Amino acid sequence: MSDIRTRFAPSPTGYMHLGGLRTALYAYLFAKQRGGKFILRIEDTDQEREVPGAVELIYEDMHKAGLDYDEGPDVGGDYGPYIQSRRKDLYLPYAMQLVESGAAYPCFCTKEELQARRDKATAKGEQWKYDKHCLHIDKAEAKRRMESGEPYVIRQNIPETGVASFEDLLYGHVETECAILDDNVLIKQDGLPTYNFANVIDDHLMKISHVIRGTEYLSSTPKYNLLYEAFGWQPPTYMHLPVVMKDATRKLSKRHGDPTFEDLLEQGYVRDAIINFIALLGWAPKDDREFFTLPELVEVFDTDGLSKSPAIFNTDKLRWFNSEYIKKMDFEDYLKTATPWFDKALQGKGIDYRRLAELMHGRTEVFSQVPEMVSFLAELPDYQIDLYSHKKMKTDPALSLTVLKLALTRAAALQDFTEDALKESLMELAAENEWKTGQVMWPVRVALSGLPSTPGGATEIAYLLGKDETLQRLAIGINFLEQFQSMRQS
RNA sequence: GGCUCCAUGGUCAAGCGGUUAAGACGUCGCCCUCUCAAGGCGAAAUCAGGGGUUCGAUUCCCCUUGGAGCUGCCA
Repeated sequence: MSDIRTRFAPSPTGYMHLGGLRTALYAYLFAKQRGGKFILRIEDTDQEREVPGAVELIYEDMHKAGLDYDEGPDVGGDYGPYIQSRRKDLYLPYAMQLVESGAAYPCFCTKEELQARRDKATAKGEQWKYDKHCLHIDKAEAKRRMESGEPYVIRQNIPETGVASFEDLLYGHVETECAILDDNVLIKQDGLPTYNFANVIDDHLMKISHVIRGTEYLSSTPKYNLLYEAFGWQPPTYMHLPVVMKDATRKLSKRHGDPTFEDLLEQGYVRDAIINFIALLGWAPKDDREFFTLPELVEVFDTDGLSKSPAIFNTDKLRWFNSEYIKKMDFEDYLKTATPWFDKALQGKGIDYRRLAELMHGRTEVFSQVPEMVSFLAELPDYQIDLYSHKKMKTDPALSLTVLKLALTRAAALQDFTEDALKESLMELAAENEWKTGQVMWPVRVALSGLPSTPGGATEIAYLLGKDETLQRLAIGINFLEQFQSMRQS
């Protein structure tokens, strides 16, 4: 067993973001590929943002995504608890250790005072940064005030000179002047740590070897390394991942109505297609291959295929992946998955789902579009006369009327109302009158569906509709065309 | 504003000093076809701009421009 340990550390604030899912996926792949462990840790130190039920949702989404973790709140492990709020008492002693060594200090400034100073600075167009005001309080005095119960926070004491830096697996050397770094709060007034502190403590305690997370932490990571140094700990290897964008300037966010992993699943995207697509959003394999299952990704994933620039979440490509995955689905699976979607439009209509599924299998991009595609079977949509005119099929309303009348007679005469029998009969009709196949099939299909395109041709639709409904719709078509003709004459 | 990072077609991207600058999605055209898809074939479309370095820059360096992230007692 290798010592590689990666983690995914989401905050329980709602559904799984696609960007988060991708980060989790890469962290998972990285660990699994090297025989390491993948850990789930819940970062809920901000009680105000906590959304009820969100923690369970994370477990569920990870499970649905197939990203099984070796350690986590619900599966246990040797380094628990894996929920930060359950570890709350463990952070303060570490912070005090830093206070002792001078790498941190208590601060008694209130939020209001801070805000006032911040506002004043911004009003003057100045850059706000905490002025280390409380660093200069006498140590004994500070201790007395802390013990007296006066509210305080603990701040990181960042050196005023020098540089802080780290090596990123993707971005290389990143460094910042300490002089421009702010003295972050490590322990909040409520006694809970901030992310800035908790992530360092927990990653160390949980023996995380590789911290894989979004670029939003890239610029604060030098500060974290200062903390590792102050503790005398070995920092982990970092790898930051670019953001997933909605378009060139906006990142994907739930607030703007962009879909979450959960949403995509509900819309009828299949899990493997989503994972496959997400994997390729910011990473490319060495060759041209683009279909990968999760285990295959574990095999071939490599960090130098990673991209440094943000990628736009492109739904077209996802749809394509999805349709490919659907086509590859076993037919019985397809039928089973499609059935509830068929029901939405056709419940109780007595349609042969099996035959419908055969017709739809290769035409389904996303399951949510299925009801709309088949609803014409339940009810004939209103349509315009020009549907009967089709240049390529060489048809027009007049010819359509003739064809429909003859087709109705033939259909009515069929004892055995099968696709083959109907097709044979209609082809015969075309041949007898020296019409092209399309000149017969087009008007029939239009009369039966009222649509410019359908999943299946005229005879297939006729079969699904059944003899009675077929004859009825043919009659409606004839009636419609006759009315049109008499209107034109008058 | 400051700091950090990024920059190849519409999108995802390969490329890692010398290439006709891959491939995929999407778009368009043709074929196939009882419609539409699917499938087959083909096409259009990219190195942000300017300086260097070099015999030679998409590739290395700098600047500009554009974009992103951070700048919270949020993560």
